[in-house]
Amino acid sequence: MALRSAGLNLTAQRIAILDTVTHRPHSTADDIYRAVTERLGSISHQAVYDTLSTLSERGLLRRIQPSHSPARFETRVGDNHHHLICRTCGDVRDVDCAVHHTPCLTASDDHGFSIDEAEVIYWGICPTCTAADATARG
Amino acid sequence: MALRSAGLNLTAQRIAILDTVTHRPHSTADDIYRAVTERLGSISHQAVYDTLSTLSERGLLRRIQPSHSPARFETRVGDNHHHLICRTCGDVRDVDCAVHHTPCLTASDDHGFSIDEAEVIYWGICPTCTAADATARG
DNA sequence: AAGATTTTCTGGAATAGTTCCAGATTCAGA
DNA sequence: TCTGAATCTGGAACTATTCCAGAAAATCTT
Repeated sequence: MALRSAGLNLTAQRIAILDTVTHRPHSTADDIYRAVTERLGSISHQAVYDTLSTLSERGLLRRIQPSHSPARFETRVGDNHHHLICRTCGDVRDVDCAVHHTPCLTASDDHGFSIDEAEVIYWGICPTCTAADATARG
Repeated sequence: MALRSAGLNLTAQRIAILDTVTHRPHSTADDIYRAVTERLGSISHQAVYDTLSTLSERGLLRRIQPSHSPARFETRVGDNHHHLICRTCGDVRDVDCAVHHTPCLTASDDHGFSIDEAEVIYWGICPTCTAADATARG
């Protein structure tokens, strides 16, 4: 199991958190807190935050931090995918790299930086919200 | 003047803020507050935040919100440039689009969204911090 | 099973950045 | 000069997150 190979002890909390994020990608810490509480009976906020940090550090989770949103987590790590977020409902979708093979890690001018990540977020309005808006306007 | 053509009254505060951001791109609200205070004698935090919001809404400023950083503002709007940020010192540089002509607005799969912005941030370590780190390690 | 270590717990305080309030005042433009 | 826009003061509120510190519990090792 992933936790084991990352050198982490197996605890009910870690398993539940990892599993929750696997089934509900792009969850916030609070989403996770609620899901795990339901599943285990209870968990502390600190345990959730601690675990999310640990799992992110060890590379089992990827943390994404969209503007005006709490951090979100996903288990799809190691590839170069990006995100598409609805400005209205906040829905997050995965998007594969537009130009393929980690192209986004290549800036046109790197200013001498050693770049380790390209964070790409597409912002727009999802079809559902577009439809709802059209309906509301009559 | 830009303020005028955006239909905004000319006030000393707005002029000073716009001017400050022009000369110091990627300023935070607090940077701006301090610079304008020095320039005008005083300004309120609220006026700074109000003005930054107004100018951003009217398209005179672009707001960027890097993770773990307060919002930053710049007057370079309307083009499709991105940002390169040093993880160590927080230095922000402009980067032209890697693939040219607003390519970044094109996701490989738009999921039916109407995309209006592609936010691209390259993360890395700047040459100065790399050098400093090498020196510190001896 | 015991011991050592890791993890989680409670619960409260603190933080940063920003927004909101509400009423008074000042200012720009017509 | 008038009107509405903009700004002011000053304090409270907010969200997401981190930090604290010691106690308790669970996990892994032997």
